[in-house]
Order: sequence, then structure tokens, then C-alpha cells
Amino acid sequence: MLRTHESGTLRPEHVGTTVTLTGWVARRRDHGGVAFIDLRDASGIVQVVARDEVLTGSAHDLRNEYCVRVTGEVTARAEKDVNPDLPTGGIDVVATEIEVLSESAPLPFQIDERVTVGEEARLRHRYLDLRRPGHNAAGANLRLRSKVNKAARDLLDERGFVEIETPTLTRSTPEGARDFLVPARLQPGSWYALPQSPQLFKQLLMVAGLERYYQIARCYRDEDFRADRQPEFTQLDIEMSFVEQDDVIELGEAIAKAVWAVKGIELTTPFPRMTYAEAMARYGSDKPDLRFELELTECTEFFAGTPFRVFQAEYVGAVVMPGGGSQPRRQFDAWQEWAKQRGAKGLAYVTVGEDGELGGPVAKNISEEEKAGLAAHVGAAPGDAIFFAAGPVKASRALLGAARLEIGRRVGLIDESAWSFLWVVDAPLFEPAGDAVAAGDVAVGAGAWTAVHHAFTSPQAQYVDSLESDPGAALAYAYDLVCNGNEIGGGSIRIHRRDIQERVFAIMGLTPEQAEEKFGFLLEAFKFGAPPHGGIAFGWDRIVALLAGTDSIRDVIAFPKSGGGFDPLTAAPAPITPEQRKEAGVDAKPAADAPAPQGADDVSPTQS
RNA sequence: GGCCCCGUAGCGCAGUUGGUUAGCGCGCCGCCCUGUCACGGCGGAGGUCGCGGGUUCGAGUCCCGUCGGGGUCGCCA
Repeated sequence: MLRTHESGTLRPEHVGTTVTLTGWVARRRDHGGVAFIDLRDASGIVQVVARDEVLTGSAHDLRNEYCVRVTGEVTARAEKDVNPDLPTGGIDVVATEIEVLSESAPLPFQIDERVTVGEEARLRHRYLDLRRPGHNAAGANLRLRSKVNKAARDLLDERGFVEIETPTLTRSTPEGARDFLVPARLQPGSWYALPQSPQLFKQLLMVAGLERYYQIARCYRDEDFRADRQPEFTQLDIEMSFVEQDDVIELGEAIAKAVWAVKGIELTTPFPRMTYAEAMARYGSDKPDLRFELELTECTEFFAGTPFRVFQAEYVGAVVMPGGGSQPRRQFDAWQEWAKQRGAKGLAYVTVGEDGELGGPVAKNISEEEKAGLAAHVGAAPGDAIFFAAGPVKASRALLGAARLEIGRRVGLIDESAWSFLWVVDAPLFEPAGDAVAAGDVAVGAGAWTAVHHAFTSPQAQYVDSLESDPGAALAYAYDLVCNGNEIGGGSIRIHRRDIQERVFAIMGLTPEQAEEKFGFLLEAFKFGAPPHGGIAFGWDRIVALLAGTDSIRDVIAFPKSGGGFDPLTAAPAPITPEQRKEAGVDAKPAADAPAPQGADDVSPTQS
């Protein structure tokens, strides 16, 4: 080793020891004759005292972020010179020799963690960003992430799980996002897809009798990006044989417990459970944030005979904004804009005066008895505001659910120190194919159903007989783990019977030929004694971000991409040379009678 | 793909109703300083105001387009 000690570990007990340290010049305070150098390595900072006589040669003009090796003696500081803000503040290292290992050009931004630097600059020089010290710095987040990985691995190892790597160059997996494609040089015109998840492989591993699989797996999805999305992201992926839903849920809780324990947080298990239907009805979300109690109120019955045209709808619901009645008119107008931005026509509201008198434009339109009973029905108190959504159930609840969150933030109802865990269970197996797009515009032809989870999710036993007759009613053995309003994990019990799998494909409108084309290898495998199995995948970036206390998963990824999938550091993606292009077979023309390209139909890339 | 916000020195930002020489802090460069710890003092350099077009006597400022970044909806486990 080039050093005998790590800088941040030196303490008064080392006084008298001659040490050799390596690290970076974090700061230099030069008094002429004597200079104080903050030497930083991964362990922390120590102050090096350099008298004129050692600041010779290349060491003479030590600048920030020079990489140096310092030899010197640990000395105690005088009482008045002790720095209580530094773990090493009781001692100095009086240098006898300073060797410059590597000089540093002037920096694009300051390494000092107290100086704020924009994300773009930090990502462009991520290696400098990662060098920045501090508990909230990206470097600290990577160290946390490593510990989180270990906590999960330790637990899974204890329970007999096998860590198995699955291919990155593969066929499309059935998550329904756009695939990243890689040309196959040896078969021009044919392409690999990067896996959206290891879903199919982990099921094959169950058929293979591995019984308990896990992997910290990189997944790839070519969709538009958000603060919580990257084109490549990480899941803790798990699959188990001979289990039921409760077994997977128990494991999920054990993992959450182990992982949160890394930050010294003790979680109480079992976590509460809520059905999907209940979550949607009470919170307008399939991932309700239960750090605050506010709930939606169903008002369809209440307004059954209303004279107000807007409320003569399939669904009317409300959410109360505590204390919101005193908002100025322009604030309510802002709410309208807010609602319109998410595609709603508006957001009806009623204010409750301190005297109980209802105000706002809607109040004039409803009947006297509706006015009399409204506040009580929705649980509004004097001084509150009541927001309404009316129309298709799904879209209206979604709007109210979003309003609920916005109210929680604005009114300060959210306990930021809380960790609220919840399983959302009993999700529907199918949803109308047009549902997500039309957001409530229910005009879907027969058979146009799509899997809520994915195509291999098992229906609950009691719905197996009625799959075809009433697909919309079938519930799945599917479960999502929600933490503070984030979906941090989700999974299901899979279909292991070939006949049921084929029926599910049929309901989704997949012909046997199409199923064969896309998943033939899986269906084939299921012929040979497939065990009942199920699993779960955790959104690892999001979980680490939660533990790190940051809103952006970019903060917990070593080299994240910015919007548009661009890597500010390497400037990827980049053009390729004509030679590469030729060799890769990118431009190969498929034969006219070629089989349907893999990834056809519902996973086919739609060009913008 | 829609909508909103941002783009001014290496970094973080200010820049008034359009007005004359575009500022501030940090950093950087030079000199000074023997107990500082985000040391201090003196001096200095550094700007296609993202890019292109337009309006105007005059544009960092207003308009149109475009590129980049962020957010959000669509989309997406």
C-alpha cells in the first residue's frame, strides 16, 4: 500500500505515530511560512501542517484536488486549535514529505459539498461529483446502495436462494414497453432485444428446479424518461417455486425489513394489506400514500337526483381540502388549471364558510337538501373546501387521487418522517385494452383485454371458470408493495398450467400462433412438469433513493442518463461509422415472406 | 407527442417599463501573510447573454423558430 493509515481514521491516540497518507487536497490555507492542507480520502479529512521547508519542488504549488502522498507525524493540537466539527479535529499531521502523485487541472466545479452545483455539470463530470464528500452526496449514496445490496443478498442467501445471472441479449420480454434492440451481426436482419426484466428466464429457472432464484438485475425499457425512470434500471428480481401469495409477501416484508435496517429503521411486519378496489375507491390510486389519512368520498348516490347537470354522471366523488375554504378565487382558478393539465375538464369545488354556509359556483347549482347534507356527507368542517370530480369512474378517481396528494403537500398533511408500507392485493387480471389510453372512455370491443400485470399472472382460483364469460371481474394473485405512495415492488403467482395460459392468451387476443411466436420456448418448457411458482421484483433504484432521502433515482446511480436517454459523460448514444453500420447488418432488408418480427403487435415500437 | 419552467464568466445566480461600459458570490491567476480550518489582505484575468431569424434608432430583456436541461400529462412495472 502507498499509505499506512486512512486520513479520516486518525485520532488523538495516534499522536506520536509517523503516518503516510494518500488523498486529495481538499483545501489549502496558506499563511506563508506555514500552510494547512485538508487532505481528503474516502475515509474523511485530516489537516496536514506543511511548513515552508516541505513545500518544495512540485509540492510548492499544491492546488485543490492534487492527488498527493503525505508522510508526517501525528501531533496533538493545542486546546484552542481543536476543531470540534471534524472527527480528526483533535490532531494534525505535521508533514515531513509531500509527494505529488497527480496534478489537477482547474476544476469545472468545486468539490466542496456546501457549494451547490447543477445536475448537468455534475453528471458531465460525474467522477468529480462522486468525489464530493458529505452524507447526501452521490458518492455516499453509492456506498449506501452497496450496503443495501448486501443486506438483501445476505437475507436471500440465508433462505437458500440462488443468485443467477440471466442473458442481456435475448428476445423481447412481455412487460409491454418498447424494447431496446441490438442488431445481430451473424444474422443480418435479426435483432436481439435487451430484457425489460428477467421475467421469462426466472420462470424457466423454476421449471429447471432451482426453486429459489434471485438476481440484482439490470432491466431496459425504451420509454420516455422521468425523474423516477431511466432507460436502464435495476430490479431485485425473485422467483420461488411451490409458494402461495402469502409466502412471497412474507419474503417481501423480510427483505424490506432487512434493507431498511441498513439505515437503522425498524419496520413492523406484517404490513397492512388493501385490495386494489379499495385503494382505488378510497384513495384514487393503486399506490396510495398513507402517510396522511385524507380519503375520497363517494357521492354518486348522494347526488343521484341532483339538478346539477355536471353531477348527473356515472360517478361523483369528492375530496376535502382542510382549511381550503379561505383560498382566494385565483387560487381556485389555479386548481382548475391544475386539473386541466391532467386532462380533466375542471375541478368543481364548494367552500364551507366558517358559519357552515356553502360557497363557490357549484353551490348555487345543487338542491337545498344537497347543500344541507353535503358537508356532513364528505366530512368537511367549516373553513374547508370540497373538490369534486364527476364522470367515468376511473378517470374521476384518478383526478381526485391526484388532488388528494396535492392537498396533502400543500396543506402539509404528510408526515415526512414516516415510513408507510402497504400491500395492494387482488388486482384485476385484465383491463379493457383501451382503458389506459382513453382514461374512462369505455368503448371496447369484445376480447380486447390486456393484462394488468403481465400475461403470466395467475387468476385467483375462484375466477378460473368464469375467465371468458367475465374477464373484467377476474382478480389475480398479484401484489404490489407500496411505500409512501411509491410502488417499490410488485409480483404475482404465475400460471403454471398450459391450458390456463392458453385461455389467458386467447382472452388477450393472442392467437396460438402469435403466442407460439413470442413465448413458444416458455410454453414448451411448461409441458415438462412446471411447478407452481411466483415471485416479486423490487424497484431497486427507487428503494435506495427512498433510503437516501432523495427524490431522484439519478442520485443513487453511478452514471445516470439525463432526459432523452443521453449520457452527459460519454455523450452516448453516438453515431456509428459506415463500417460499423455495414457490419452490424442494421440495414438488412427482411425477406418478403419473413415471419412476423419478434415483438410484433402489442410490443411493437410505435414511432413518434 | 402535449403543456409549464429554465438557459447570462469555470460554478451558483442578479440584471428594473427595451437604453449607453452586463453585475454579484465562489472558483481561477499573481503578490503578501507562521495557527488557520468555507483563513485573511491587495491586485488581475475571464462573457458568441444556448443557437438562428424578426420587431426597434437601440434587444440579455419583446416576438417566432430551433437546440439543450428540468418538471408534468400521455406512455411505461
